[in-house]
Formats: sequence, C-alpha cells, structure tokens
Amino acid sequence: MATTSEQAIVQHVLEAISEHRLKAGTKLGEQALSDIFSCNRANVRRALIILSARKVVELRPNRGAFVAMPTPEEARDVFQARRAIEKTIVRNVTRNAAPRHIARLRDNIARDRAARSSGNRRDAIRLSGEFHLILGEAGGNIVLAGFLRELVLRSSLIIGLYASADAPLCEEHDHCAIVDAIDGGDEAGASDLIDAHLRHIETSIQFEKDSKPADLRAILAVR
Amino acid sequence: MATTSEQAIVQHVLEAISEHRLKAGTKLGEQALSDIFSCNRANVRRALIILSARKVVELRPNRGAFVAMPTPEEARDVFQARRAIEKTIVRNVTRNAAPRHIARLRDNIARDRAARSSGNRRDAIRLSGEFHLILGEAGGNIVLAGFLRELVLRSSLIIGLYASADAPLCEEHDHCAIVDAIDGGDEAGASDLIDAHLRHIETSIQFEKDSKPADLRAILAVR
DNA sequence: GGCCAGTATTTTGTCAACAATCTGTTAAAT
DNA sequence: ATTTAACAGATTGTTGACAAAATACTGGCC
Repeated sequence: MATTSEQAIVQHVLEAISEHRLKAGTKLGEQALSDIFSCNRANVRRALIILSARKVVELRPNRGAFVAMPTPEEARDVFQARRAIEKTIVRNVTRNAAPRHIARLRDNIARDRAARSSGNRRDAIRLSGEFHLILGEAGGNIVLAGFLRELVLRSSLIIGLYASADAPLCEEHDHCAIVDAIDGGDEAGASDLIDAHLRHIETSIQFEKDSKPADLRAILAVR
Repeated sequence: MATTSEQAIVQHVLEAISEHRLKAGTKLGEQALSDIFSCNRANVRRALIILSARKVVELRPNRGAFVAMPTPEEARDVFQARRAIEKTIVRNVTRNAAPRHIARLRDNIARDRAARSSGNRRDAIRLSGEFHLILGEAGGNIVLAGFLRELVLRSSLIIGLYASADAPLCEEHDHCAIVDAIDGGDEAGASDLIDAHLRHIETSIQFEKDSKPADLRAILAVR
C-alpha cells in the first residue's frame, strides 16, 4: 500500500512546514500536489490522510486540505505536552548517553551557530528543531520519539503563526547547557533545563486572543 | 472527505480492540470490512490508513492490513510513555478538578466493580481502560488526551498478547486511591499513585522474549 | 457603484473495472 | 515420496470516468 510518491509527498510537506516555507492555513489542492509530484490523485489523498492524522493538516469535507492553524489553546497544550515528554526523554538520554549521541547533539549546536552567524535563518530554524528530534532518538523510546516529532512540527506551525518574523527561537546557549548537563550525568539538572528552555520559548510567543469568528461577531455587533 | 462509514469502521475496530474481541495479528481484509459495513472499498482503505497512523493496525504492502502486534520493546516504551503523560494529566486534573469529573471517575469505578462482581469480564476490561481516558479528558489538555487514547489502545493489544487470560488488570482499589488523592488536592500524591499503578500493571505482564524472526533463525541455525 | 441571482468552472468525492501480486493446490518429474 | 513448476483463485493496488459540491464569474437590478 505504501507507494514511493505517497511517502515523498508526506516528507516534503513536513520538511516545508518545519522550515517555515509552508505557512499555516495554506490550501493543499489535490490537483496541485499531483502535478507537483507527478502522481495519481489517489496517492495525494493517502498522503493527506496521513498528514491529517498527524494533526499538521486539516481536512474540511468538500473543501479540501489545509495546513493546520493551531489555536492559542492548542498551542498551550502542545507546549505542556512537550514539557512532559521531553523531560522524560532527557532523563533517558542522560542515563543511556552513548558518545555518538552526544557528538550528534554537539554537532547540531555547532551547525546551528554557524547558520545563525551567517544569517541563514531557514537552516537555523530547521536545526534548532532538529536538536529536539535528536534528543528524541537518543532517548531510545520510539513511542516518545514519535510523539515528539509530531509536537515539534506543530510547534513549528505555532511559532510561524504567533511569533514575530525575527523573534529569537531556541537559544543555542540553552541547548549547550542541556547537553553539558546530559554529558555530566546530571539527570535532574538536564530535566530542569529542558523544562525551563521550553517555558522560555512558550513565553516568548505572544498570542493575540482575537482570531476567532465568535469574537469578530461580538466586536462588530451593532446594538 | 470524512464519510460516515469511514468513521464507523474506525470506531468499531477501536472498540473491538479495547474490548479484546479483536486480537493482535488478525487480518482485516478489505472485502470483509466493506461487506460488514456495506460500503465501498475506498472507505475501508481510508479507515485502515487512519488506523495505521494510530499504530493499532499494520499495513503490509500487497498483503493487507493486520491488527498490530506490539513487540516487548514497544510495550516497554508504551508504558513508559504512559507514565510520563499520565503523571502530567493527573496533576492537571488535581488542579482543575471539576466536581462533574470526579463524579464521572467515581461512577466508572462503581460500574467497574459491578462488572467484576457479576463476572462480566468484557465490560470490566473496557471500563478499567475508560477510567484512564476519563482522566485524560478531565485534565483539559487535548493533545495529551489524544496521545493517551492511542496509548491505552496499544496497551490493550499488549495485555491481550502478553498477559494470561485471567490475569487481574487494573485493580479498582488503585483507581479508588487515585481519585481520593485527586479529590483531596494532593497533586504529588496522585502523581505518585498513578505512576505506581502503571508500573504495577507493567510488571504483572511477563514478556516471553522469544517472538522475533531473528531469534528463530539463530535458534534453528545448524552449524 | 454596489449587490444579488443564475450560470460556468473548478475541485472534491464516489465508484467500478482492470492490472499486479500473493497464496494455495495440483500435477509432473526426479 | 519429495521437490519443483505451473496454474487457479483470491486479494490488493491503480487508474480513469462520473457525480456532487463549492467557488468564481457574468449579467441584471437597485
């Protein structure tokens, strides 16, 4: 059942979202996608169902597929979920810490720093997201890693929606401190650092509350 | 895109799994399902894709769909993920504790007890799973609740695979103590209790390690 | 000039027929 | 008797055509 093109579509859409090329709310027409990937509409359909199951695409009946637009409430839930999951992951990493994993993390930080200093914002965004995914893999729990992959993607949409265009995202200093704690075997310390890191990202996003049709109606009501 | 029959198939399969009527490894033929639900094969296909995204169904190319068979490693990961997620959920419930939620939880325990004493094992299994889902809803975090729903289902498959047929599952006493702690506003206590509860379930399952093809090959190799 | 109705076009949803693949059985050959 | 090969049946995968719905457009009306 798994064709190559279906996987390719999913992969490319996810990458585009994580690099902030695809913005929340963008329509993903079936014809358009089947043209781009030169495949049958059936494959596009399968890809869209998979993406909607991962909550990064919303399927509206008789309307089509759109890149999901997380609400502020959803955003809050996503970040709380990340704290719960990543704290456990980081504890796992600290316990199981294989040297190659530490190396991958440090390599990521170095490349992130390089991308930042050379002004390559797109790479920087992708790399600071990947840092968390590497943690997920290094933790050794496939289930948690899968959940985290979904959450990081949704975070990417949230940041694209609610953060200002040139806001600082993950601070590489934070990432560095986390790896140091892991490398030093400090489970509780690493756990606290990732928690603080995620809280810091969340508070750096300001959610404008007025984006719901109900509010609009209330505002425009003549009385 | 969401038809009624597609939702119905997903719903019924999930219910059947959570009540241990559908066992891990069962083949879900397309024709069979389209006959049962009297719908087109296309709808069956969509349902199967959704189920495979939730990891309760495995899609083997050119072979068809089968109810997933979690490995012991996967089982360990699922339960660790549940501990991470449910501890946070229980803390949320304790903080937000609406009376109607507490009532729903106590009602669930009462019905669970009734089912047990009347020897209705199927209902008892379903109800003790539902207890955790009610916690998920009461926590108020939709993202975590969604993850938990998936994990409870996978737990159901795991228990069906590895637990003996008449093993005691969730102890209703455990559930009772958890609700008491929540009702008393004891966040840390409730968190510890659910952690212990999940560890207890996990240790009551013995995983026979010999179920992988790699092991079989090693065992049967003539040298 | 702005607004509404009716039509045309595009897009999504449904379906059935056809092709490819796999499974199980039968038959022939060693 | 065992093994191999080929065949028959069943199941999955693919494709294109058709139906239904929504959006865009055009013309008439206030």
